[in-house]
Amino acid sequence: MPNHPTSPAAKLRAVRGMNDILPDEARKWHRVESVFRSTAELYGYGELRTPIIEDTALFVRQVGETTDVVEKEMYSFERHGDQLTVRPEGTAGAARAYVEHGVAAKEPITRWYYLGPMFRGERPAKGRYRQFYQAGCELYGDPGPVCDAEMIELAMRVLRGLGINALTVHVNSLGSAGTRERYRAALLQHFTPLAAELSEDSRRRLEKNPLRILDSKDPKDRAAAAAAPSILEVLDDADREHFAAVRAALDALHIEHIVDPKLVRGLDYYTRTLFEIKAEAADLGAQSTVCGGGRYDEMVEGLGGPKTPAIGFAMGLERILVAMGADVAATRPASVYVAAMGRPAIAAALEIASGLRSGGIPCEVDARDAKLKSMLKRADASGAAYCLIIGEDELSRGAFTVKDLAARAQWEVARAEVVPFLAGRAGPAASEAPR
RNA sequence: GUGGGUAUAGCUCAGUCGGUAGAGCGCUGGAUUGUGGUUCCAGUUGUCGCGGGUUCGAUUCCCGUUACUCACCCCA
Repeated sequence: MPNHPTSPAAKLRAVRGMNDILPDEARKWHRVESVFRSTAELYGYGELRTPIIEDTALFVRQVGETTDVVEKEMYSFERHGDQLTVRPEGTAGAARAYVEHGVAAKEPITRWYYLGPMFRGERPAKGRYRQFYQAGCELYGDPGPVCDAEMIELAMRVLRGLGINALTVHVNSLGSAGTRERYRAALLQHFTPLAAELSEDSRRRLEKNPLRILDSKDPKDRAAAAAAPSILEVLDDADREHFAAVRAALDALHIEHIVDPKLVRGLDYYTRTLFEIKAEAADLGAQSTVCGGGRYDEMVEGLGGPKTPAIGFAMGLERILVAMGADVAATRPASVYVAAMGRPAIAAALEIASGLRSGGIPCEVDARDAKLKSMLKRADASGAAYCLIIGEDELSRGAFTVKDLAARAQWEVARAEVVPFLAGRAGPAASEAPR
């Protein structure tokens, strides 16, 4: 494969970190998406669709200027004088829509879900791509703590509904804005004298986001991080009470959870409740976080809306697919394969296929005028339940051959009866054959 | 962005201690003039990722590069 863009023989391929999803694979995606949608609807959420492109300022201000996402991962560009960015995450755009449509004034509580591609220019790895898909929920207007726990339950229900059971829930509280500032100051006080012993990455974090030092994997940072003050000690009474109530609600929902005071997330907008769900699937490697979210009580106001508490999460669909494993049953509707031999038969096949489809029966026509043997082979490979054979004999008799591929049985069916005959067997009601 | 590994047929991969390549799957045809999933036979597919170097000769060794992949960073 020549990879020189200047070479005339250079093959065009998908952009680095962006993947094609072929139909067999897409069927698995449909399953994930439909479980997510129906679960979200079960909790009263409605779908929100926002543009994939937003003003760059939205992300810079909401996600945080010094976060890696904003600093080096965004696909930003200028067009007709506008500074635009292809969305790296979904929460900021949803909050923008919430404010823009004055939703706060129309209803006290709003539940939205979204599903779609996000873009971050990171170095690709397993479970991490430059175009990736997230499904998320956002809830506005309820300060919690009960809805915090319920949101985690929703996410867990989606994952379990997809057969992913080896999961751990990690929770933490970042406190409200004041708390976070106090904690930041405390961490600086703790780490600054130790700067010389820290890893290079962590010395950089000291300036940018000292909270991140806490979950560093570098052994050099471990000791210093372990000795650092815990955010839970810095929480004010209201934060502490809120967090305890979230945990109590999780207990009531029978959701086991691990309190992890070192859990911090890379986006600046979080306040109070923070959570991650990790899947234990071995193939996920370092990308085991399948769902992440938290409360962001200040974003709506920051966008010029009324002070409105909010909480949300996002799940990474690629990672969920990996966690589900290879044996995801991709179901295909039972269908009819129409094999026609000879031009007149092909014309008849076309007509009958059209009739089948009008009757809701999926079918495909093999109009290659190939040998029956070869067409039957294709019929098998296609996963069809029936093969409708039309040749000279059938045309002269006015009756077609209907073959049940699995049972190896076949019948002669009068031309006019073919659609009703198959409707009872391969129609929408009977289309659960796993293939 | 940093470090490691990999790159051979449509797919999965073997191989050449340097003499320009194979298997399985798939696909096509036949055994079966119109009956498939098993079997048997035959056929089909490659600029051995790309560029350069060493060499009489490089798919093989060396360097670079690109892509993929794993770890870090970061995050879903």
